[in-house]
Amino acid sequence: MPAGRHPDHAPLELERFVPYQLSIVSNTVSQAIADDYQARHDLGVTEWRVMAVLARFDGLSAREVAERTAMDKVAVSRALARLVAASRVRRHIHADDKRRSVLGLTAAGWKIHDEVAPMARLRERELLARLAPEEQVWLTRILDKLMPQDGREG
Amino acid sequence: MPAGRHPDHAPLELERFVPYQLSIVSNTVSQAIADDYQARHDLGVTEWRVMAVLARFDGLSAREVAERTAMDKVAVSRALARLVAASRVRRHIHADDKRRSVLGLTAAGWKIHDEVAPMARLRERELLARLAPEEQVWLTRILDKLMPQDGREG
DNA sequence: TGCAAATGGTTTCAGATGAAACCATGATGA
DNA sequence: TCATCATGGTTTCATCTGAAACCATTTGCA
Repeated sequence: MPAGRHPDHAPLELERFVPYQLSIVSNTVSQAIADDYQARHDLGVTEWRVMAVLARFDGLSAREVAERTAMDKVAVSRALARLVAASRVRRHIHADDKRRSVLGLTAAGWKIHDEVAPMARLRERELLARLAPEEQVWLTRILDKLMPQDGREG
Repeated sequence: MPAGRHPDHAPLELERFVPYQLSIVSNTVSQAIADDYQARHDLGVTEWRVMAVLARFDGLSAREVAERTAMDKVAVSRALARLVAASRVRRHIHADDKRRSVLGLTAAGWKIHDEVAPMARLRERELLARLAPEEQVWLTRILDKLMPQDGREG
């Protein structure tokens, strides 16, 4: 009988438990990427996600940023505060609705984006390079399926 | 004016970026599982991981638990403090090395384990049920490959 | 021996985080 | 017009977390 000392209790094998594996792999790779730009640009994960979204969609409101980053609005608010303070993001007030903000990257923000984005892509390639080509295709397909589709925001 | 695209800046598409997808999927599923046992047993993720490891390997030290759970020793120390306080884990001092602890589940710990483990497995099956059978096989294979190998064996 | 370095584990401090309360503005309806 | 509710966003509070400092014990070695 394999390594279990308590077969009657059917203990979980953590290292073969998919949610655990996902957590480990995710944390390892995210941390590796974050280490790069945190040191170089004093930029947190949440801040980078906000910047990445604003790079694609100029003029979003904070709420829309939250939707697209799967972060909650508190996290977005704080990330924006830091980004605006560092002049990486500009924030106007919406002309027709004074509650909404209108967000976008500044020149400084774009500069950082253009350094970080290729580096992030490189790390992604390094991760995928550990897989055979067909495995890479399957992983992409599988993650697309597992991603929460409609995404109720909070 | 259309919400701006910036092809010259090659912005990252977050929702197709593998590390981001991993993070979302991992957090979603981990949270779903944790919600179950947190409410029912007042048990945190870190505590559950410690219990799962002790269910398989009786008599580990805190350092060994940290290795096997991929948690740092501070987190393990705190999880153990709560588990011991709740009489879910017993802790002796190692006979030949008074620094080491010798850990194991109590009867109460086993009882909780035997309720939580099947539930966790059920959630894992629910996750995998969203995939075709061959995708399930590929995911398992892929995660095994992506898991950081630490050269130790158990 | 004796003393510095290493190790197991805990505590401290400082930053990150989420839930809920909060504030200002905007929409709704009598 | 006013009262009420909804919405965008920020602040507060309590918890969680990791890095580094810390304590006790063990190991290495002159």
